[in-house]
Amino acid sequence: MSEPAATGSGRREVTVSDVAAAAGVSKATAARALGDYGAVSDAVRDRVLGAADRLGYRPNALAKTMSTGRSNTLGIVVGDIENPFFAQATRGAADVAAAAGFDLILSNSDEDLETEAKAIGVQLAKRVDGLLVAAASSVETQNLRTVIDAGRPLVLFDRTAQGVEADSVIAANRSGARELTSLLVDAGHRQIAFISTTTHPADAFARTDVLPTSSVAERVEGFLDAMTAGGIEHPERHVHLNARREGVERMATRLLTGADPVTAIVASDSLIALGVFRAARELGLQIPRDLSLVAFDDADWTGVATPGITVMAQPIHEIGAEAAELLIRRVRGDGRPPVTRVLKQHLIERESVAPPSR
Amino acid sequence: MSEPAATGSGRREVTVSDVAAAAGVSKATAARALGDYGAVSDAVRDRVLGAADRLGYRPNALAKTMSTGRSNTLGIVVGDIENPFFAQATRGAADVAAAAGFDLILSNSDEDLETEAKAIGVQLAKRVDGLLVAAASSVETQNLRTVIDAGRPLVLFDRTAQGVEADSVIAANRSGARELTSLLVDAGHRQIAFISTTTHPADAFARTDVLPTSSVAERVEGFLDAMTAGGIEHPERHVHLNARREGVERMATRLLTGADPVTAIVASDSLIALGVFRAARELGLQIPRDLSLVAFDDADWTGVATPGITVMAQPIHEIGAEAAELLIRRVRGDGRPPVTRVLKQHLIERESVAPPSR
DNA sequence: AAACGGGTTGAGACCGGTCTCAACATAACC
DNA sequence: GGTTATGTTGAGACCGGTCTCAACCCGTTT
Repeated sequence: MSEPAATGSGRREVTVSDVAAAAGVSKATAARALGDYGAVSDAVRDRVLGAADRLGYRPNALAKTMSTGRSNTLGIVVGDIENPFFAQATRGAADVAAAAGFDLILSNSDEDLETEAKAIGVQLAKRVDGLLVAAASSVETQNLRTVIDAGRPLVLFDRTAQGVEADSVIAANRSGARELTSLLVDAGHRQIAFISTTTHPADAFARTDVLPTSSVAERVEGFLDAMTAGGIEHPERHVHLNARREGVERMATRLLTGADPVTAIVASDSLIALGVFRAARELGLQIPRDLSLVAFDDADWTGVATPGITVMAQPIHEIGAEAAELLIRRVRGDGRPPVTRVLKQHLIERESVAPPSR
Repeated sequence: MSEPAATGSGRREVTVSDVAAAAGVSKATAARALGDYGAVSDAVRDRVLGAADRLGYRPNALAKTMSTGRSNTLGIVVGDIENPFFAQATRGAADVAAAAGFDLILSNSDEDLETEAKAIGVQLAKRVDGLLVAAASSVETQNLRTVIDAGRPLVLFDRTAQGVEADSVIAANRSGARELTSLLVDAGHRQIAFISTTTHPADAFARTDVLPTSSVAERVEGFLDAMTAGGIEHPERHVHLNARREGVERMATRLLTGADPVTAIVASDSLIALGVFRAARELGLQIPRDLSLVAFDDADWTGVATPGITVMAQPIHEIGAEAAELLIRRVRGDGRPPVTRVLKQHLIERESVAPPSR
């Protein structure tokens, strides 16, 4: 009497109706038993669940979303998942999401506004319940407005955005940069370069310029703070952007071999620091004797390189986790005004800072 | 006459019907214009598109999937997105997917069968068109069968699975391990440990044991090949598994300080190598004088650590990309028998190998 | 003038769930 | 015994798209 197990391939999916028919009940009742809602007698429930099992029923989450309007899915848009910073933040968010019963859809923006727009469009089309975004630009915020206009909760992480009514979770970048730079200034350096891959239309950086990435903008502020406090004039000229265009190693080489070479570098992230480190080695320069180097993010290599690199560690995992928590709260209906959470960074001193040799 | 732009929040989504009404055409016609299929006169199309724009229409991808049966979405299940290997493979897959118009849904399995089952269940419920999986186990394959039974194309990457009818993309791990180990044997080492975090029920490893992760199993084979070729007897006793349970650093410390300390270590991945590197430093051992170390994967740090670590680099990006390509081909209806693509690894010799000092 | 053909359009079923509402059975109460 | 409460079930609308099919318009052909 028992039927053969579901076999073959390519055949139609088993639906609630199929299960209902097999169990000899109505579709509504079968749905109640399968979806675990409403009232169903124990006998019927067993019968339905048995039939479902026998037929190999798998619920269709999309159909469910269609009728309930909730997908139990969050979207996350990062610059590049290959970047350890984003990988860690994503993991932090994924864990919180999973614990709360949410799935995660991931997209890369490549830090490009158009790609970001496409990614956000896809996420909205998939009716995510809310969106986590490391905004490609803190200034051009139309992509973010799209999310808000669509009525979807939005939480920004790592970067804020001007005039966008959304929660954000960021690190205390300005004070972090200040502290990091002070280390160099206090060691006696005057020729200190700040390097970032953030794009900037002008060749030179001016104090009033607005940078597209708020986290970098804040680090630049902190850098300038410390430089100014150290009595260094016109510190803006030591800010070097667009490092991706020129190539980090090339830029570092240029700064280290020019007419007025730098004796210390603040790297805006660990990938940049890696480029600088390689360039220095290539040039035969010894850290910290010939060059002092500090950076953001406690990447793997910074601890095992020789010498160890002094870094400002960020609570990356927490940034992602906290952002996901805020988002889930919004999804669940929290209507309080937007908040900005600022997480502390902490200094890990290693051996990459010394007084300048010239 | 012009209406106010779509405003407010929380209101119903704009649907095809709304657009149709605003444009004064039927739902069917509006859908044709919006979905760019079927025949629509230019005049009507303009009218519909104009109305859609005015109302802020955003298509509902779920509804589309419901009626077409296609989601244009691939699922990917990795061990842990924070692991650079998986991050890179994911990126490779994401790029290929995006280029072909597919989105990606990501899940972490934590290398755990139950978590993997849940992840795959979610992906299937979301009706992904196909699934990319780095199987948590190459032996217990019920989770993978679930995918096949559901009639969804499946492509495995990094690891194969016994008796599962699916394409796979892996690296030539056995020959890679052989080459890596030979370096040590040829340098004169006899006490060489192979370390992996792969789980294994027994305390000791026996040649006939089947390991849960095929990539590691193959590396062990290659290791044994080279050890045997080098005339080392009972090389199995040098295979150390379950490193996660004990802790990599702890295990390395134990192996380096025991009664019969090892003089060389083959690390099954870069994370393990990092643990070994740290343990060695902690013990005051110098690489390569006191310990020779080789590993899989050309992680960032292996190039900048002192000394540089000799590694077997894998084409990680390509593994992900190739897997996605195969999957998309399957999704599009390719019915050829399953293939296994084996990608070459290549050796990067640095300074972490020297003859044993004892 | 009738028949034919292509281009356009609309009505309505369908995908697979949820959910409202009414119908009915049975038990509890007065 | 009648009324009310409670539990269980089924019919059918609904979510927002796609798609089939029939109807219609208008120009051509015979």
